[in-house]
Amino acid sequence: MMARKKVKLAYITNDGARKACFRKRKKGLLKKVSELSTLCDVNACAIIYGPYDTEPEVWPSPDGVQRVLAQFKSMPETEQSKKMFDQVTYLSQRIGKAQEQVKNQTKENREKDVKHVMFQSLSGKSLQGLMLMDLQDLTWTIDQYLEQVHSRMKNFKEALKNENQEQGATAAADRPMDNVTP
Amino acid sequence: MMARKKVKLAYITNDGARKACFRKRKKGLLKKVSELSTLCDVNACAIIYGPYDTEPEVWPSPDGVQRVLAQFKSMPETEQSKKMFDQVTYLSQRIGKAQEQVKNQTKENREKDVKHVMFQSLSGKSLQGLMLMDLQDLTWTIDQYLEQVHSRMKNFKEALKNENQEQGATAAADRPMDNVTP
DNA sequence: GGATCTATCTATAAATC
DNA sequence: TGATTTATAGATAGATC
Repeated sequence: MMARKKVKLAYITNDGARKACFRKRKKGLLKKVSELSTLCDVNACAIIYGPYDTEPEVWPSPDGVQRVLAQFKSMPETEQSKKMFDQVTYLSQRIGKAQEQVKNQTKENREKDVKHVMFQSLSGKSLQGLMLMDLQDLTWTIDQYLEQVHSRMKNFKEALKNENQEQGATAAADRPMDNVTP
Repeated sequence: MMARKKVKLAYITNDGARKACFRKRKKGLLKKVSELSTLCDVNACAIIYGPYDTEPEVWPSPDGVQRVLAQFKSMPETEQSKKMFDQVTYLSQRIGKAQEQVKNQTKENREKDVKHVMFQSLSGKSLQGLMLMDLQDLTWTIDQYLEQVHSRMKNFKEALKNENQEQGATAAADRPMDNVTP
């Protein structure tokens, strides 16, 4: 990362030189983040708070950072239900519980992670940071997942239908089922 | 930021190339952060949770993130349901809802995290945070979940088969299904 | 799909303004 | 000091294994 001379990677004792270096590299870093974001479609933003500036340097812009936040609020909603049957309530509750656990775990982990990061940064004299996040991927994954589920449901339904036809019964899938003990 | 050819700064559509690019640049970015920190005595840390890697890239220490992954993998299993029967459509809807919840929760968590980080940075003298959604973890969770669903379907199928064999075609008629209001 | 290898492009240390 | 210039170290796109 030098020119004219190969600089050894160590604290720059000269105040002026250090500050100059910081300015240049901060700029370079922000550029890199911006490039990564563009090239790989990673929704990112960065904040660099150095000991030399009075206010933090951000990318893409103060507003851009807000825009990142805004994106979170505008995510697609899923549709809704039609008919349902008794036994299923139990299952749905199960599912709900499982998801709840996942939810809580995720939240907890995230909180811990952030605290860790915060602690690290606050324990030093200065600090600098960068924040990246990706929404698109989450959305995509969920969509993929839903597709899979629907596909499986469909297959299952077909299979059931065939099965019942073979046995001469009215389609079980269309009919009631046994009670379930939760 | 190229070699061999001057790449235009735009989204890389080729999946492989984009991934490769991400890997390289992520590495470069982390190195830059590390250098800035050393040269200018800036207390910095970085976490990159990218959609392409199985584990997050961190600097300076991998401990923080590894802990998160460890926690994720030791997530509690949901209990096995016994017998259950369902109306396939209903189940699929419930799943959709559950997923929606997860989505919303995630969104909310993210929002909170980001706000927290932002607030800290804007109000304090120091602050720094970097955060990227980890797709792998979400995928893992979803896979676990899908497995459960699949297993339940299988059980249901088995149960139905037995039922039809034992009771014949008319059996289902005496076990009406209750409608349920979601 | 990742690791390695260049040829090139980019970032930047030092000089200069 | 900060901006500009310049020569060189470093990053990396594309190729290859």
